[in-house]
Amino acid sequence: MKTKITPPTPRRLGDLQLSIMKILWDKSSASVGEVQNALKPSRDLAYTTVATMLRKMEDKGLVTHQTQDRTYIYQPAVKEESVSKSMAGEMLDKLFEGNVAGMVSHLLTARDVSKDELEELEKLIKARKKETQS
Amino acid sequence: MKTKITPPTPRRLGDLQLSIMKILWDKSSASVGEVQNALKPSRDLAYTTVATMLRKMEDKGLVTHQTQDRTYIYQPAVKEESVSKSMAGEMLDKLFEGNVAGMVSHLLTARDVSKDELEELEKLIKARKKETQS
DNA sequence: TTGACACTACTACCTTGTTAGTATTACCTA
DNA sequence: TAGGTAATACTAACAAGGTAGTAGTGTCAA
Repeated sequence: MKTKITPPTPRRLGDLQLSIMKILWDKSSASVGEVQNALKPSRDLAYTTVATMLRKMEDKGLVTHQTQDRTYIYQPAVKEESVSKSMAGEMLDKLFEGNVAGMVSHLLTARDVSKDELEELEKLIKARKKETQS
Repeated sequence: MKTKITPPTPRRLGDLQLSIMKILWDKSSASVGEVQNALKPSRDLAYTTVATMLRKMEDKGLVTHQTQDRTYIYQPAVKEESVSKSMAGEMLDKLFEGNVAGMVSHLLTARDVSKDELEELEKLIKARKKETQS
């Protein structure tokens, strides 16, 4: 029986939820109106829609809020890293059976990757190899 | 009458749908019962559940079927590559703003990547760099 | 012929993510 | 003090994914 206490694994987020989290990570904290504005113009949502979403996200433990002049100021409650890692890792497992090289291979052929990025990648891998030596 | 001509964008698939697609890609074609068995034991679903799912997936253009002795034999209607690419690409954009190096960096720190894999990655990148030269 | 069996069709229901309208509350201003 | 405004609370509704039961239909063996 899993009692579901704020699961350590920040379960899957929807698109809107992720967009909202990004705004909060970026600004550190924001009111409903600020989030609503930050979502424009790619998403032009009703104020109440954003408020509802934030309340639901708070229920799930993704964000918390403080009151300031009876206005809710929301803050992220999970770290960006942990969300990115868990979502990217899930994708990696589901789509490529955990094979990092396979995934990168796909991305490299599907995307235009700049030379700079390629060099950065090389550096990353070299660094990683060195660590693995030990 | 939904004419829904196979959408070019193999929109997002759920977990079960992806598992089923993997089975079909692997076997080329399979009956409901075969899919059901292939899903075990990680997913022990009722026969009708699998049948329903396959029907829904056919509505969406993900699979097609042929009849053989009044048994439906399902086949994938979208290529694995196209699904992987679109899902991985979506993730890359949503989570890392399209920054491949950033994504790989995350994966490298979050995962144990074998030495062999690292070497493979290096090779991939070298090859890619050469192509970009031209 | 009849019953067991396999398979598809239809329907239903739950959950989660989105979207938003209506109601309520509290504060501020004329 | 009445009215407007801004904010939150509640409720509703839809879509999609997932799950499965029941009904209908056809085949085959005894």
